Amino acid sequence: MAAMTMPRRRPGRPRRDETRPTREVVLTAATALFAERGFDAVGLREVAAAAGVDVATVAHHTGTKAALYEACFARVFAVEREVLTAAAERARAALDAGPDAARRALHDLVDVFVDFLEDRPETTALWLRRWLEPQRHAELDQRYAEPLYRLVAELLTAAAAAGALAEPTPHITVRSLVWATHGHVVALAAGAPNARERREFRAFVHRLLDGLYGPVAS
Amino acid sequence: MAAMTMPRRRPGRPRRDETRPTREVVLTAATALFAERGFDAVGLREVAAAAGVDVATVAHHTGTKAALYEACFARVFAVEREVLTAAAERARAALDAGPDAARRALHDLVDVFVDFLEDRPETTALWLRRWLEPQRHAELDQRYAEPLYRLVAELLTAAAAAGALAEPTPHITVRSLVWATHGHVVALAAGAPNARERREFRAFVHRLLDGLYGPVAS
DNA sequence: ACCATTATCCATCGGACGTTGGATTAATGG
DNA sequence: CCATTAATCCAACGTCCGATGGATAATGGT
Repeated sequence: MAAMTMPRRRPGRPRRDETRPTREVVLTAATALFAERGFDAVGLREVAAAAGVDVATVAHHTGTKAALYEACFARVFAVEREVLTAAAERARAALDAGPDAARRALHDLVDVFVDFLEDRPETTALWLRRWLEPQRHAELDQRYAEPLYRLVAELLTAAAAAGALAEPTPHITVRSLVWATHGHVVALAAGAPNARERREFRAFVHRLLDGLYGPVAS
Repeated sequence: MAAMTMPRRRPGRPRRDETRPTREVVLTAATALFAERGFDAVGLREVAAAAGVDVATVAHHTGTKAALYEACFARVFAVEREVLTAAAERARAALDAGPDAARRALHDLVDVFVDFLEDRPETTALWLRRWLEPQRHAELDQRYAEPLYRLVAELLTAAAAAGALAEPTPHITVRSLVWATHGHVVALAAGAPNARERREFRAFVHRLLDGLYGPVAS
């Protein structure tokens, strides 16, 4: 377990506006490990070794193991929210420009989502593992996933009202699409030939949308 | 942790043809726990308590914890293989009856798969957790999942040769469909309103197949 | 210069884990 | 009726885990 090459924080009183680099190193290492092997299979000493610090330092920065886990979610969610809300706002703005433009905007939103997950397999693994633990850490769903789900749900409702959707209850199909995308990313991370798989999955998603919402003029 | 109500095996030399009821009780309890919380989060003492036996009895019947894990897969796979191979053989037999009958048979195969997973959420959870551990217990994939994948892949190749498929490379879409189905089952197990979700997902699958392989005359 | 504050590591605690040796019980085969 | 054999449990071992108390070092504020 090679220590991560990073400017190690030395002991001493920190500057007030410091961004706590050690905490960042710890969170980066912990996110990678939690995504790779899950909550239970990762030990705090392992995280500490990957970050190049002592286990007590991990505790000092993030508290309990559960708090460390949540901090990892909070960090990846910050990026996720930014990317998806921007795309959703773009799509909402396109709703007034007619059904065709609205459908095209929905296509773009899905593409942004697939791009995001393909570029960050860790995020996918993190969420999938979380969803397989319905009981434990369920508050993470409410805090981080639900707002985005609500955002997309409201967007689709508005799109249906604007006549851009043929599907009356898109909720279930959207969730299925999310799962299919996560599965696609997991398969990519498992070592599939990337270029071909990526192209084919993109075609799959587009054909799926065409079938559900009607074809989009390209 | 209430002990499972079952005819407890008493000590003593067993009859030769006995089906080892204690082993069945242990495997049932272990399968439920592994499906619910995963390999690492389940302790052998927990399995033993759920089965109403001592931890040493668990070891006596299944050996190490990894062997117990594999035994759970072997048991659920026995049912899975039987159901899916039967449906696949039916579909293969329909290939000679023309493209329409072949497509209808593929619809039936997918329905059988969705039915199977909806009736056995444990199987879904077991496999999803396994797929999220690419490194550990990878031999379970080769031993139990790969044969079924190969079966379906050969069936689809034959269907494409028979002109029943419009999709030239159905491999990726089938895997996406598998993931979407597993996600659907996970959502059901998490407490969604069952009847409506089941109906809508079935409609989603059928529309997806229609879009990929051309509509099937019903 | 001095003190308060923060970061870091060392050592250790209690507990849970998987595994194993051995004693006990009871059904079978001769 | 007895020796054999399987099934079960008890107790324990060594290891790893998450968490914590305390010592030390270094910085910022005064």
